[in-house]
Amino acid sequence: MELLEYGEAEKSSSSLGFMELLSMQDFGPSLFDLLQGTLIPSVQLQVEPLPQDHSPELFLNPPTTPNSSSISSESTAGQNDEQTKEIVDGEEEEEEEEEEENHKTKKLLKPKKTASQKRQREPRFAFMTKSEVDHLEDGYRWRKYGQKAVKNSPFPRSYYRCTSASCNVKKRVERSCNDPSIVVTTYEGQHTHPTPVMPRSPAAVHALPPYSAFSAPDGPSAEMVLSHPQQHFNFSVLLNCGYTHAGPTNNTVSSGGGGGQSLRFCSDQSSALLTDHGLLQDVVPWSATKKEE
DNA sequence: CGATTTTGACCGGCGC
DNA sequence: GCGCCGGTCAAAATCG
Repeated sequence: MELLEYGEAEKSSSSLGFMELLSMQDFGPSLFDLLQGTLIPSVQLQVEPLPQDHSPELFLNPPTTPNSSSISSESTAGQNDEQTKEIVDGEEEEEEEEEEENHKTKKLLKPKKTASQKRQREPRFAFMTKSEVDHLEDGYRWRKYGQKAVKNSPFPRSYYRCTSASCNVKKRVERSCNDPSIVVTTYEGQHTHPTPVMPRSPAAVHALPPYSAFSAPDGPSAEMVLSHPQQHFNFSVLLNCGYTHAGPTNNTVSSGGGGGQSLRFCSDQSSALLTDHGLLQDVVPWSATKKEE
């Protein structure tokens, strides 16, 4: 269960991914133990309101050790907070159908997208992993729908979409230009379904996206900071969410004022937050079925 | 043969 | 208004 050693895990098998790590009841000690015990000496998970064009290296913390990796969370929802419109899961599905129609009609090219209906930004969660493979297995099935060269980076960025019918989770995978061994994976959206496929072998699980543990807080943006100073573990997440969660979840809200509300939590609160928000609901099965690592 | 990947074209947002 | 760039589409190619 190497959080960082995707590459290693890739070869050696027997690894738990983010999902599994995060699928634990919460960000309790176990996770931190895992992290500090065998994995990341220092994990930085941070999301900031970024300009649309943010290169991954912005988050990159050059590993201080071969095994270290950084986790970053990002979001660009802030760029269009006023468009936080009301795309919740249900509506997304409708929109999907609608889009399908558009697709069928070929290139009508989404006339439905008016200024007021600008594409809703899903909460995004990026993390960096050291891996030799670009596309890390995370338990879900993805279909690649695009690849683009990225400015300021010699490495292309790949775009994947969850193959599940009503699930429009996307992810982007790119390599850091600073450190080609680091893969930056950005998840966008939340899976609306349980993990479709259990890895046939432990080796199949290299990275289980942590984003699911940070489902949309109640607000355009949220920041979570989990820290265990005494363990030299610093885990911070900042989520920017372009939509409001279906459920009322403002028990931990503390508007951050300024450009976009930001929620900041400390480690103890974070687990509560995660729990309260049912953030791990979709990974529970993992937890339940979690085998030894 | 269905699912997935590749790849060039297209669109929209944004900065100048 | 124009060009750049990120993101997406969809036909063709490839794979299992």
